Amino acid sequence: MTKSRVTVVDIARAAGVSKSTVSLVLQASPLVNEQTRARVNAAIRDLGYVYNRGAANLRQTASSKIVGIVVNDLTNSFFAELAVGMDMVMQSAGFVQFLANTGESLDRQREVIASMREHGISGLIISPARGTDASDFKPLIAAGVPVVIVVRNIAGAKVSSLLSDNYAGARAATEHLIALGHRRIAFLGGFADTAVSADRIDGYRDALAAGGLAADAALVVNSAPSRAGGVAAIERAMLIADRPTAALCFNDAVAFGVCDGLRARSLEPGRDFGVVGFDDVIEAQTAVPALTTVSVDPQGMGRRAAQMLLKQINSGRVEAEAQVASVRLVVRQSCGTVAGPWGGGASHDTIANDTMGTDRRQHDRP
Amino acid sequence: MTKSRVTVVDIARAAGVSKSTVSLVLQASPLVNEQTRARVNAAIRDLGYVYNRGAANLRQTASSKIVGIVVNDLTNSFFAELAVGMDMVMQSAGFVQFLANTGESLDRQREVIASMREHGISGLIISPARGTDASDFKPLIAAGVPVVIVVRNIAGAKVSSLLSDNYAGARAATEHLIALGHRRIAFLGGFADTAVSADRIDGYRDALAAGGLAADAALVVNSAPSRAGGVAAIERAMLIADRPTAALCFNDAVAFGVCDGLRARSLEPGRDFGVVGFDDVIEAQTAVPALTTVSVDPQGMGRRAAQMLLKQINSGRVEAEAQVASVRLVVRQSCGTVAGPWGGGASHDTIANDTMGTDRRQHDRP
DNA sequence: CAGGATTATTGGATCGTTCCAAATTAGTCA
DNA sequence: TGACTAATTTGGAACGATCCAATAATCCTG
Repeated sequence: MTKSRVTVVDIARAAGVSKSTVSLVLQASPLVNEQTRARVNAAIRDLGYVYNRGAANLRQTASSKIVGIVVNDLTNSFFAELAVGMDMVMQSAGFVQFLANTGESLDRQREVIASMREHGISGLIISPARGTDASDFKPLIAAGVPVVIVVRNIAGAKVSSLLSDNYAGARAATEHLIALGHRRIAFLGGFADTAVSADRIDGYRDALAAGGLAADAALVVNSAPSRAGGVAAIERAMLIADRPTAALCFNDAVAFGVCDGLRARSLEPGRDFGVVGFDDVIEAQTAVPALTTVSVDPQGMGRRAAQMLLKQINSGRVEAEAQVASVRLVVRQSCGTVAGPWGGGASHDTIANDTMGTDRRQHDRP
Repeated sequence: MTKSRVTVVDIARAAGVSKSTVSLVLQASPLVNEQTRARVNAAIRDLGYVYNRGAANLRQTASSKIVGIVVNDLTNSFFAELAVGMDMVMQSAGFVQFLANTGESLDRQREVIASMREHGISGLIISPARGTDASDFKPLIAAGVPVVIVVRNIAGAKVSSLLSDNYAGARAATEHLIALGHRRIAFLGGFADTAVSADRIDGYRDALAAGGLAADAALVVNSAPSRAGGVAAIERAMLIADRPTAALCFNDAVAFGVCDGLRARSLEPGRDFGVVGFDDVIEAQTAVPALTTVSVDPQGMGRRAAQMLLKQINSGRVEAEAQVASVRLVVRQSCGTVAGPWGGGASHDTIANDTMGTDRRQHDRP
């Protein structure tokens, strides 16, 4: 039971130097003599000293080595992987991260951001909850705290952002389904009022138009962006008179739900119905049938967002920068085929795994 | 661009009081006059003051309102949900959490714990990486930082722990499979050198013995505790001469992988082969077939671990307490049936959903 | 060996908050 | 009014590390 903590002064006393010298050793300054350094380090070990960053951060020149990360739903693999990607680069950079889950609650989001600020974060990465307003970031900006918005765009926010190319991905996926011969293609899941959903639906609609197919509003079915939402969405979609034969899903979670719902109706995804996801979550590769999906590489996106933030923190300048991560369609076994003018007609998809990109609009990263 | 941050002194000046009074207002002390309080609060709002916890924490009486959470694999839904559960109660308690992923690396674990200590965490919840030694917690204990170990036990560690009743869960699941008429039951996935795995295998073996079945070492197949590992495990299991007709899987991720692997061989899980998982991850309910599994309620476990930690932090006493969370078998559609002396013989499981528990050894929580 | 240049070391003062003892003001009662 | 509470308010001295300016020790070099 050590009562009071060990401080630089204790170390100084033990090593027979001044606290200033100890401080220099702590910062690995080249100014200090090797023998002195050794003596100090020995004392540090012996006394079990732990550096107190809180004290160091008091001097306003210092940066806290803490960043905040705010996501809406950590139980969604997409965000979990995003967080893991960020964790990787943050850890290697010697930063430690506050992570908070908002569950789409604006109140929680406000609270955690306030709390993080009190703890002196030197940067924030956030996937904003639905309904977040650009003005919510004003105080952060005013305080000079760099912010990177990921995944969901907030119009008018004067901060950096890293979004995936939702339009291109949805368009490529839809074009792929059309090329396979599908004519009735649904868009399942997601909420229409989010920018992400809007972009994906735009891509989907434009692909239909380009393929000479009419857009049927009934084929766009909203639902929660979760597995359960997918089950619900496919159920409603199958009630339509002229049933779809394939669907582009809002995300992989929805796609898995759609597969579940299809099986519940004794339809085999990939054979009887084409299913394409969005995100390329880890399970997409191993699921049966392996999910054709638009690969967003959440972990890579997390890493990239972290790098963007670190760059701003280190440069000391808060310059908003908008990056769009390109996506690629990964063709696996779930897309289905329809016999027809173009269609191959084989009952199982034979296109090689993990082929082929589409799109490389900007900022391509190998 | 506010250059220097706003401090209590600025507030004091603006409100025409002393910094001490401002401090009292910040702590909602009843000592201060209502009008003064209002004036101070107005100044706080006007100047956009943010409380600096780092400074407050300097005084050694204060507690930092920060806890550390260390998990091995956030991409595993089990841990993601665990973290979400912890996040819930920590957020409500006004705490903010460092979250770090170790990916089973002992080095990373050491690093992040050290880093968290430097930032002054007032408690730590950890699901230790494989190979963690009890002595790794010595410094924390010496410093009086409460620690709660979750999920995986570390023999000899003098800290609190919250484990699930792996033995009872595995035993109940195995007994259920036996009752359905299965005679060749495999145990798939997980590494034999972990305590969790060992406990579950013990429960499995004892259930077999109690059911008069011989334990066949070949039926226990190790693999990574992941979806991919499950695919690999079932593949190896199907090579055994006298094939199993059902399997208890190390966790749900493995169970899903097993389902994938079965489908790849054109076997339908639940009908042609019984699959039981462990954890009861969210997807277990919605998957098709819905997964029969031992419900550990990861989110609930996270909440409970957080409560244990908070209790210790608030009481100021670091008293190790070992809790075992009871588990219950949730029977869904994946367990399969075998025609036989007991077996019902129906090709689809007909037992009601989400029934019934087994076991209530201790600390039962409704 | 004086004087200058290096190389090492070191007292404070400082960061933003809390807390204690002491001071100020207001209120009560004889 | 003066003494005596009770209610408010307030200077400083911490807390633990950093950093600047200044000092001390060492090494050259003519």
